[in-house]
Amino acid sequence: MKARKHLRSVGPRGCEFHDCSICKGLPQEIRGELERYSHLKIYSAGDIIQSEEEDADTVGVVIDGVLKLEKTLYDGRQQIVGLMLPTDLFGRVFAHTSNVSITAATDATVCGFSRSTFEALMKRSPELEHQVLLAVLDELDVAQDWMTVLGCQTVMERVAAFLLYLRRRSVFDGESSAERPGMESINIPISRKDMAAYLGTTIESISRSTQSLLRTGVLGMKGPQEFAILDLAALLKASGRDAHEFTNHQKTIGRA
Amino acid sequence: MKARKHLRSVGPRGCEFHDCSICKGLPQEIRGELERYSHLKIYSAGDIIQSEEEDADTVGVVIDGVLKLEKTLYDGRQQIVGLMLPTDLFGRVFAHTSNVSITAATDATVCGFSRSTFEALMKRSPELEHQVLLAVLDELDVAQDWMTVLGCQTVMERVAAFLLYLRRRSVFDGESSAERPGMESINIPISRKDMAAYLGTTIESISRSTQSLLRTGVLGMKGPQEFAILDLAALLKASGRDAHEFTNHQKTIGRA
DNA sequence: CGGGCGTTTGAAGGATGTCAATGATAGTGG
DNA sequence: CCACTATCATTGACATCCTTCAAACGCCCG
Repeated sequence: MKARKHLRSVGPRGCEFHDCSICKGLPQEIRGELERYSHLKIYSAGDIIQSEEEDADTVGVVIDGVLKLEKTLYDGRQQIVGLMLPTDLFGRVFAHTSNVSITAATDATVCGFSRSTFEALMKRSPELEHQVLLAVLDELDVAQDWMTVLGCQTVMERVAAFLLYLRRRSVFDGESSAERPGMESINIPISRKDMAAYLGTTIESISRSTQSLLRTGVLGMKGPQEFAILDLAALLKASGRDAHEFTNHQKTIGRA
Repeated sequence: MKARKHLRSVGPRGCEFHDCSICKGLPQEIRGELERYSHLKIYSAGDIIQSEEEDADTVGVVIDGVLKLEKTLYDGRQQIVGLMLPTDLFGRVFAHTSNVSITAATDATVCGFSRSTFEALMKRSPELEHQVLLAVLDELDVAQDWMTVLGCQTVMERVAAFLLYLRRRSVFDGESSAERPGMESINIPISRKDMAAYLGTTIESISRSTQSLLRTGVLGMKGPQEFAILDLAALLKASGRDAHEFTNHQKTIGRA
């Protein structure tokens, strides 16, 4: 796996994420404490950060790369119940078991805390707990949105919705791929297998959908992991959603 | 719709839920404030408590009955993304729009607050905000679990999982239907249509699944809304889940 | 008794999963 | 530098589950 385009340089003094995400707006004192207790960790694609059923003892913020939250049925079927992109908070506070595994879907850099330390900090700082609440609320919104995708949309619609979700996240997270209209591109940071597990379908069905979007001129292909959006309106229509659903929402945590 | 079995008598002085759910363990002072600002509301099945896209200005706790959280696609397809049972906290704090509609799935009694009042209370009481965080974390767990059901389980499995979910909730919420083994019964508090919307399928498919479970002696039928569990082990197996998944979990909010 | 609603049952068609084969790409070791 | 292999993406043929459409059934209530 090649080096990630947007990998930020990481200084020796620890991680510098404390200017973003949950730390925005916290009193300087707490930010300092967070910094003191944080551990910068670098994972390779496939690394297991936390396995299902195992004690959930890690909390963290994604700095770079993608983590997948996955549930596995006893017979091996797997469903990805969440993707953690840069700035997302992961880990299950206030519970010993989370029932989801956390795995690096790509090479990833995270700023981690031990859960007990983080919880102690939250206890001391209601402001921090507030930020965590906002983050969890955002995650819940995304989960409910995805339940709708899984529950009542076709595979084609799911693929389109997924691409638009990636687009929205990359735009707002500042990976601005805002080139001239018609040549906007979407980078798919995860494998087809993970995509299938997230979309509740198979790699074959995904392939058929994407190829259909290519044939109809909605998308262009720059590589298996990168598509060009040739016809955004058509992609929106293919997603079966209202257009503004993919443009309005912003994470509450970013503006609260 | 006939009167609900477990409808609690509601005194004229307001709602008495303040001994349960999010209020457990709060300082007396805050509980008093909650009581002061709460409004007891009684809804009939079908009443809309909050429509999609509308400003989310209500927060509350379900006292009795069932609320459904629903998302609607522009072409009319609907997905229920959550069922709120007694003790559940509903409403979207810290956001003006929630993008889900909240409807009474049955006749229901709730203890409601205006969102702004509730948020002000949370600001004054970190303990309250902590309880809300625990409630939202629970909701997220349920949502992620349901994503797995929708994403990679058959209709039969979904039906079985749903019945087991209802069973778990009614046991732990104290509606003890713990009669002698083999005659335990499950009350389905919502219509087949809502069940289909929650399970991401159709009423016809649900009917076929339930009828199949009846024919194979796993379930008995006491009425369209009430089944008897004749073979719990078989039902667990039909759900495609591990047995302990439906017996272990308890809401964190209950014990935190 | 009759109409309306919710549920069940049946038949047919479609979307998607499964299985298998081919093609593309990258990394490895000779 | 190049074959070799492993992995991933694509494509095709087929099977299956599920939805859709339609009709019958039961039940409550007027």
